[in-house]
Amino acid sequence: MSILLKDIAQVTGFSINTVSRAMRSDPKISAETTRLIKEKAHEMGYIPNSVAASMRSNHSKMVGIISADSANPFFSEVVRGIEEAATKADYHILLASTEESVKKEADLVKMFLCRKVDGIIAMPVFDNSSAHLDLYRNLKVPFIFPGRRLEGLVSHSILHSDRDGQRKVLEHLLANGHRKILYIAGPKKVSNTIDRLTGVGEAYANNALEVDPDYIVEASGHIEDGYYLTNQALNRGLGFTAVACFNDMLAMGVLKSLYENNLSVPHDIEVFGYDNLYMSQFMQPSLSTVDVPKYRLGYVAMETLLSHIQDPDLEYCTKDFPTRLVFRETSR
Amino acid sequence: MSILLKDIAQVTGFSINTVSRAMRSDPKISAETTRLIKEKAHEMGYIPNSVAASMRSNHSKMVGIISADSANPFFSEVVRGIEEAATKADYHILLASTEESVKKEADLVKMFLCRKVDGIIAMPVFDNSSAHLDLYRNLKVPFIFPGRRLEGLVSHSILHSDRDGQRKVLEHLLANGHRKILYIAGPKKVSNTIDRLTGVGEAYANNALEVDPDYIVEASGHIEDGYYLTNQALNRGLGFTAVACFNDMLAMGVLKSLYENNLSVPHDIEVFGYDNLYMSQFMQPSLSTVDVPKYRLGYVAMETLLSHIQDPDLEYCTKDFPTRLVFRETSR
DNA sequence: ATAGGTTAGGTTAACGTTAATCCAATTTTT
DNA sequence: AAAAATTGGATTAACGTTAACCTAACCTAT
Repeated sequence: MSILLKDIAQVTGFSINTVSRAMRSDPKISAETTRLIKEKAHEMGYIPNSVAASMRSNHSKMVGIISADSANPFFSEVVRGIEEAATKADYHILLASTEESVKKEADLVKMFLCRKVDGIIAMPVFDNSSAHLDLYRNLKVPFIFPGRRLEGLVSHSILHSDRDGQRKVLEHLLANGHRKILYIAGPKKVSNTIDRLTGVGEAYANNALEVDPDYIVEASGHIEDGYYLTNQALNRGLGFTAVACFNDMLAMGVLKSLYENNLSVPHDIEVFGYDNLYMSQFMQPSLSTVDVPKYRLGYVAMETLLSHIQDPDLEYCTKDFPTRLVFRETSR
Repeated sequence: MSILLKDIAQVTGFSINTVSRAMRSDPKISAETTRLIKEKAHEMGYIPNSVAASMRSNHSKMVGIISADSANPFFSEVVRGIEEAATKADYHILLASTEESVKKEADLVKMFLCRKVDGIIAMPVFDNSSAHLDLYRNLKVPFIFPGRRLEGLVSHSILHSDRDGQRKVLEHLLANGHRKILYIAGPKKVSNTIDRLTGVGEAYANNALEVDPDYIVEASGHIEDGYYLTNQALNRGLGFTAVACFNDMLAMGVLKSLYENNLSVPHDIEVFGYDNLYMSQFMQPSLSTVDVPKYRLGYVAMETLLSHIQDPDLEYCTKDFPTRLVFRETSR
């Protein structure tokens, strides 16, 4: 029914193999022949069958992407970077989100393997069970973790100094005299939560202070959590004078709650997010936050992955991007 | 190197074909044999090769998704619906965004065809050139357009009464006495822009009023446009008392600009978005908007697509979901 | 002039799975 | 009890492409 290499071979008089090579611009085929074949192929409306190609050649030019949370624009930005680097190298992307479910993550890895991807880029759930780690340890294709890490596989990560970034936020707040700082942490099943929490601890320690567990609350990382947890903290009468959040989405919810409770930001309460989403500058008031090079993270992740696909013996080596505090209207 | 059906056949003593069928739970194979084979397969760490399966069976259990704008959570919601319906039917998704580029859209369709997807769900750019329409007209796999339409192919669309929704917004504003309403339209290359603009016209006509082109401005649909275009309108001294936007992201930018210009919402100026993004209720002030059943749109799109994959002779038939005005703090 | 290399292409055999056929044994129907 | 249907499985070929190997003609260096 549809046009095959065979048909082009018949029409042009070349062998099916020559046609195949011409279509792939193999230098073994003369420029003139290649031009002629490609022209005819186009004319006949040939659509290459990548499935058959993958089957024979044992590579698919596809990379599986395991994103974490489709509701957070953070990941869209990372994926944009991944996609751009992929397109540039003539690779394509198989994209899906785990919504932070370990099971879904495992299913996705398996699915990608079935589909014969050439590599995997994942933002994995921070689950250090051996079952989960084995999922990656046993992987026969290259893999990279942008923005996240997994115990024992850090060399596969491209990070962004989470600990540092969060420490700087808390140090700023402590330097501004705050002593009652509400910290809305992310879910424990995300490595960034752990690392940022460590940063929080460091900041207190550097100021010879102790962390008061009452002021650390855990969230799933979605916008509504910021809202409800702030309301809750207010109702508990915590009396905080600053809020630092695990991410910008949470901070957006926090701002909403504070406004509704007639608290002025940053006058009564300073607020910090984390991620520097594009939209954060348009929040009301515009959000102070920690910049994370999202797009670059994705771009470099894909570049790195591609280099490992090209040379399977290449050593893995953790990369770490610096963070930067962004001061806007929610801080003083 | 890796385990194949052949290996399982050897170990269990069954033919390779029997193993293949057992793995697919073919009823021709006895329950006991199936159980035995599957158990052995699992034990041996068998990973099915979907590429080989697709090649032979001529279907991939994969559907290509062409999303439009990765920066807008609207599409993430639609895709979530698509994905959930797909997972339920044991289908997988190949996802990519056009960022509203016709060329990228065409490339994606071709890529999906090469990869032998069983169907395509696209949010196409509204380009009515015959080249673009032919892209779909010549398609040999089923395709559905959720939330958008293309000239001559409306039967493939699952819509949400754009015209109606936008008319209701403008009628509400006109009923509230507004006569100078700034309308921030979307890009012309999106069918929703056209349809919502029609709705705007209808509302004015129903009130025996004329549309003043000075009050209609065009945007790309991103958050910053709302901000800059509002500033610009203010600087032009337009003197509007309400703003209706093509989408919620624009409205977010609008709110920011109005706040910075010391205009009180909704007291001085009423604002309406469109889409009812999840985050819109957390904007400051919370955004009045038009609800669009995003998740459902995606879910139904996939269900519909699957029914067309199952029965290629099934007639296409436009679906249309009703819209609903959502009144929050930016309206009176 | 001849060995060796290069150029441009042809031949053949996979890649791992599933569809199409076929078959023997058992069960059911008449 | 014979015919027909069903069950459970085996055999064989094919899906469309690319890799590996081969070859004939021409070129180059010694």
